[in-house]
Amino acid sequence: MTKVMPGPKRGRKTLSDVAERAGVSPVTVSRALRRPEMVSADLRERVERAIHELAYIPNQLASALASARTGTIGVLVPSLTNGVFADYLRALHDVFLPAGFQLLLVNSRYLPEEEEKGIATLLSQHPEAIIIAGVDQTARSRRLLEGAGIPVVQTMELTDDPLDVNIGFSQIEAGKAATRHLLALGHRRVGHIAARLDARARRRKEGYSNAMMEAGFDGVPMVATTLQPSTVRLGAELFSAVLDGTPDLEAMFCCNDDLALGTLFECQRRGIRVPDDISIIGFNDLEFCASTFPTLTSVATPRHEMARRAARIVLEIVRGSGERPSERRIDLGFTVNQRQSTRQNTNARTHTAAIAELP
Amino acid sequence: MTKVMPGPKRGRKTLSDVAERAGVSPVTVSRALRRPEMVSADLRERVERAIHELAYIPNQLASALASARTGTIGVLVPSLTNGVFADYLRALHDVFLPAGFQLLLVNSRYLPEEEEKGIATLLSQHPEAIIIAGVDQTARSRRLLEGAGIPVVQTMELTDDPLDVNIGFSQIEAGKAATRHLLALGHRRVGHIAARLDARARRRKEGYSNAMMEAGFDGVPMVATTLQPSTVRLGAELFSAVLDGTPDLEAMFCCNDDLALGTLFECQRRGIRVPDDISIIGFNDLEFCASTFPTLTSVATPRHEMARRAARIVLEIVRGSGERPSERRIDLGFTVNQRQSTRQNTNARTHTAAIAELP
DNA sequence: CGGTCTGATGAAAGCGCTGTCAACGAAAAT
DNA sequence: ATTTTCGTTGACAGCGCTTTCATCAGACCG
Repeated sequence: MTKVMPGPKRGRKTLSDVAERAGVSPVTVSRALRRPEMVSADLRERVERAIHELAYIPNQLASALASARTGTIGVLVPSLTNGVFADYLRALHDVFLPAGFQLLLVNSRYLPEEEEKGIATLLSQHPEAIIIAGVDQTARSRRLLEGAGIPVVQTMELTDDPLDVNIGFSQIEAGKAATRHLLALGHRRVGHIAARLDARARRRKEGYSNAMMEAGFDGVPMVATTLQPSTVRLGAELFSAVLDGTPDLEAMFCCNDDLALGTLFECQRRGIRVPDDISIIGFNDLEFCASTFPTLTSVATPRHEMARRAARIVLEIVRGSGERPSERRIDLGFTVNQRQSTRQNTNARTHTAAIAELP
Repeated sequence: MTKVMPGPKRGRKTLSDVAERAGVSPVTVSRALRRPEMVSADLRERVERAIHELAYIPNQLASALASARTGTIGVLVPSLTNGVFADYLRALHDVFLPAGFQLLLVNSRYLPEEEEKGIATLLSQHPEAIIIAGVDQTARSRRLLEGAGIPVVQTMELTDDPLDVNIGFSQIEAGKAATRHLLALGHRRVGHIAARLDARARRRKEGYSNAMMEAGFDGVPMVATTLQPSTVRLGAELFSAVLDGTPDLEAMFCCNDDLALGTLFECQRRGIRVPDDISIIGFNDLEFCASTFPTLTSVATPRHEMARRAARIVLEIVRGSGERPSERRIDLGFTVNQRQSTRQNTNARTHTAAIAELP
């Protein structure tokens, strides 16, 4: 007879302990817990009392191993500090917890290798689905996810080649829209700053470049970027860098709201009036945008809705027949929320005539 | 012969599949994975090849069940969107992931009942330790945690009656220090605003009240609070409320930096000069405080250090002999970071003489 | 009143892995 | 050359639960 050493968690109450105390078989306890309607009221009550008396907590691991259902959802995000993902995570939490699912969270820190490792770690815990931010997984990541045989939802942006389900909006179009908003207000010298420069930031920048080229601006460098994580301080620094190169700057498209906030404060510091001297548009429309002075125009991204939709679709598939929604690629769009920080360029400029040419 | 139905995860490769392919026994595969040094180079290589060819991912659930080690750490926080907890979580992540541990995250949303449920959920997954923000657990929560037989670290503040290990700082003292900072600058009409009003916010407010009483101010209502979650907008609103009641307000202690930011913008909106007309101090010293205009004085809280220490202590206990650190209660203190938003009260006031009385 | 059906309960097997111990051959010690 | 030791490998049991199938009492029926 082999005796297993008492490990860290040995000694905790088990189903059998409860069964013994209630004077029933372990199966009955299991049923009283999972399918109470299958157990007579009398026994159910005895079992419940025993559970309470022993302060019994079921071992979810054993349950998962036996039933092949873990009740967990794997979630991958590139950042925990970025306000966008915080909102997104909260929305996921808010749908999954009431539904009885636990989130397994992995932070890839914007590194593809960490994402790969994170996926492997998640899969080893057998989540019932995976929700992953972004569409730029490595080949190995894709192979792992495809081989897992569980629903996978890619969020935050759109791809033509989704792994499974894809919910998001076009980062390029959003970047373009932000830039066009400024151009349409009569601004010509429109700068752009971006930090972190992950795939999504890069696509927004691409949208900016496209819009600028369409407007006849090409090659004029009014852009500053950094690979460092985005902060308010960097917003001020990057803005300063652009301003140094283009003192007659008229407007700024900031890759996210933190940078926009930093830009706004740097303007205040330098005595540049917003929007009189310079218009500023941010990205994501975080809560504070509506409360700054002046209030910040920003591109509102559907992060709550992306999370909620992703969560609901996953629940549908996992609980239901396993069928996917009719469309595998859901575009949730975005909105430019105009506020006080952007307005019509009233300064006389030589090239205002060019406005009419805009699409 | 009982045939188990093919569940969602059935059909995935198992240890035995790898063993068969490599021509060894399952135990050898297990060892090649967990204790490679126990397996000869030859077999190890064969096993590794088989693993690679089959794209085998170990079933962490089965491993955990058999070994009584899950490699997971339970983490409870009251909020995911609050910048403080985002930083804190990142710091936890940064220590635990390289150490081979996975975080199980539960958001209690500042609700004791959700915290209770969250603890039960966590325990059912058998984490090897639990790190929980706050010290105000319900009686049932305490019982559950104590009965779990795993290390528990309470963070973010201090208690005289720790469940196990306690790492934090005194919220009351920090609130007092913020208030005294303003009083010491010669301000007398010092207001306070707070949102959410969770236990910690309440203690900071208590610190404020204590300091005000010590300075001879009692009963003068220069406080506005709300139960709503803290936002920048609320900062502006609460500040406005205080200002309406006390037009000659000289300084503001904001319960957190978001409120301080809202207060700052509201001052700008109203043409109130900071710090000339009103001094502002925030709480937590989030990143943006150093980059606003004027820069924001704030009480820097050791959220990174709390997380890192908690994580290291847990690792020590879990990996080592299971022994607790010598002190069960670790005070990490706080710092008042003075910046441009607070300065000496230069307006002539009748009660400036009282400053000398301050401790 | 015997037979069938129904619902509640239990027995047994097994989910995929690891801990323990036994077995074995080769190297080291005598 | 023989014994001891050591390092590898495998057999076996079992972690705590759920699934399946058998059992059995009572309800129902002609």
